[in-house]
Amino acid sequence: MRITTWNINSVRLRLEQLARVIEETRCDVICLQEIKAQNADFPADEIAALGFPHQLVRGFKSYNGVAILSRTPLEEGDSQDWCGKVDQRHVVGILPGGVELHNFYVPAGGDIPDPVENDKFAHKLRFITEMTSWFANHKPGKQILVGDLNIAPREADVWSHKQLVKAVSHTPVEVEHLDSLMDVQDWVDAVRHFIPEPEQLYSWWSYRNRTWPGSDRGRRLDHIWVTPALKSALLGIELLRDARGWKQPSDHIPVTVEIAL
DNA sequence: ATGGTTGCATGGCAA
Repeated sequence: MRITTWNINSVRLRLEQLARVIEETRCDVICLQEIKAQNADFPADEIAALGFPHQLVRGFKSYNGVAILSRTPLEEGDSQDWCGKVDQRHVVGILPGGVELHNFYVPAGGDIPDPVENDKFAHKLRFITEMTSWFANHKPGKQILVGDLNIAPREADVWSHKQLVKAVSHTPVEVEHLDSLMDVQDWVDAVRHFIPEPEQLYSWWSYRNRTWPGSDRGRRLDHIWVTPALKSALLGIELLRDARGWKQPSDHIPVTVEIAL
């Protein structure tokens, strides 16, 4: 099975690019973040026509919103609200064999990396802490966690560790929070399992840098993790880097895992 | 140090 995660940054605006992602990744399941549409406005029929009639959609007006799209039937799992907000940042699908697929859109956290000065940064840290507590009490065995986690944890996950160490997405306090979340289930970073450091890897390039791909100032914000019970099932990983250079691109690229389920 | 772009929705806000 091939599972793709992609922050699409508006599903309505990028249906053509979604079709191309499906074609080029040859995925069976695709997890989207930032669909930026309410359920009533979600292009369900168009996506069904692309071969993905089975859809778990948690939409939201203007912002956020996540979805899991599948070629084959899947049930919704225990999708959660976080930090007391109904802002649609999590959806769970149950794959064949009872494997839980968690799709997350973690808050970006604003510009100032200080939880006292910046409520958005406090929300981001609290969100990761709540995830950690929740997964500490939820260990069914075979789980996959994907999504835009909005944190690039390792030095080789950013274009310049030195220049970004005080930038939201790469600060030590965010990395500590993410490491605690990883430790609670001994999650395996599937991307780094196949492409270890020190190879530089990115999944996001800001729209504000128009020189892509020349300067290559990227960050690896999009992740695929599996629990130890699935580590031996991992078959491969692909980052569709070319997608950042398409016409009217998302600022994120799709990341795909192939796994024997 | 600053400003740079995009999407939603139509004024700023969020990223």
